[in-house]
Amino acid sequence: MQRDLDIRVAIIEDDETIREGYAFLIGNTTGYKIAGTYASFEDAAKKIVQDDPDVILLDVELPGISGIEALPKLKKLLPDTHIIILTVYEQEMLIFRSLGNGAAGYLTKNTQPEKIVAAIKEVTEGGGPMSAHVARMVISSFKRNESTPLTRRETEILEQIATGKSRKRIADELFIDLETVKSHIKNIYYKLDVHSKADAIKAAKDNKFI
Amino acid sequence: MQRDLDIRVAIIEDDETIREGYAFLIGNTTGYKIAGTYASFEDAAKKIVQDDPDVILLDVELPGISGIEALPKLKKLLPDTHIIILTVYEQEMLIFRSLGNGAAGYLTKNTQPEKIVAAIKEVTEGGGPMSAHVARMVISSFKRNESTPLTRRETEILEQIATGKSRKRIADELFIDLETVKSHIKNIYYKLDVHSKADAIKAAKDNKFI
DNA sequence: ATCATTTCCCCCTCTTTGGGTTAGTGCAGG
DNA sequence: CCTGCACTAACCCAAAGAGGGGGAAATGAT
Repeated sequence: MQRDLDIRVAIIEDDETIREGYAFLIGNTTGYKIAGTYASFEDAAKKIVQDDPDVILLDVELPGISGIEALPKLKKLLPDTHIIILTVYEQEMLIFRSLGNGAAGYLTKNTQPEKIVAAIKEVTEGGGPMSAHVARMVISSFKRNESTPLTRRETEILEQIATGKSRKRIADELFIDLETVKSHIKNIYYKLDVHSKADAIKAAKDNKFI
Repeated sequence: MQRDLDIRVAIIEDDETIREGYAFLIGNTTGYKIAGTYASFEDAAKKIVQDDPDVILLDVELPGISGIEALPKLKKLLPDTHIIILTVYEQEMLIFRSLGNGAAGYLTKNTQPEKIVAAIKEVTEGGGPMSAHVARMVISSFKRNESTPLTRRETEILEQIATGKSRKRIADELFIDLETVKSHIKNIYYKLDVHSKADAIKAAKDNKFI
């Protein structure tokens, strides 16, 4: 058996039963090897660099430094290691913050064992494993609201405003007069029932018009 | 066999060989039924409402109206139908536009047949199937650049600026003086080597500082 | 032919922006 | 201990922009 080619997996999880359960599962699968298991980030910080894992399974609700806070620190210690979040929570905020902080995947703990093992392989091959429901939430975050009250031009102009451009600059880039841009903005404000740039951007983003 | 409980699948794909291949594959899988196959959106538009599919497999590069343009139109015709994009392309722009236009999943054509069948089931259960590489790109789009030249406060203020708020309003909300906000902005502009709000926002977004 | 959209024009006030420069405080690393 | 860095705040200035009031013509789809 080529132990050198095994995928080295580390687990950071405070619940001993779960931690040992995953370790047993992964350690007994051909092609995988447990590089280390830790009950907290503080615990992991001391040894994880020497243990040199290829993939880390990270719980978000850790005692002390949380998994999300630990993410950028782990990435700094091990820049080439892929980190998969493994948690019971499916909250949008948690998911997006995790992915924003450098997670390569996001699985819920009810994921079947064989899928977890597959996910570990997937990240090493450049994939981004996600539980079905998580994937749907991530996709939904891209979705525009198809029933916008704004016309195409209005939407276009509001998008430009959201990039911080001045009305004059928008006018120049769209090859229309400044007065036209002002007219559109007046209509946008009226439709969204707002009276400022910031409120219009917020209203539009909340409703996914832009 | 309970034909009524089968998942009804429609395929919109101009290449006849591929279209019939998928139709054969899906039609011969227990629990699935082909509701209709079409060579173009124009073709589909006439009959797809009567055919009433639960899931549509949609090719992006169709003759005439492209798959991406077809997406919102299909959603309008069949609001409760899940649409999975099936294409050879893995371009970021194509992926994000597809998801933004209402796709529930994005698979590449080299996906194994059994995974395509599984993806069809997944969308009906609220999932968001994606090919591994696509998922990674989607996740990467959330990722912040950890090596930002900006300090925490500067990043925070730049984020506020990106929402369209005025300096005065930012100052009030952060409980600091307007002059302090101005100082931070001057430092942000210097660090990013820009001389305007719009350029700062663009530079920061391009580099994923915000 | 009509309606929504897009375009353009005038008026007005007040706020905001960008730039230059200096400087106090507090905190962490060498 | 001392040097940087981050955060805070202050003063100066001219120019540009934002927001709101009114109206009106051209374009375009269906």
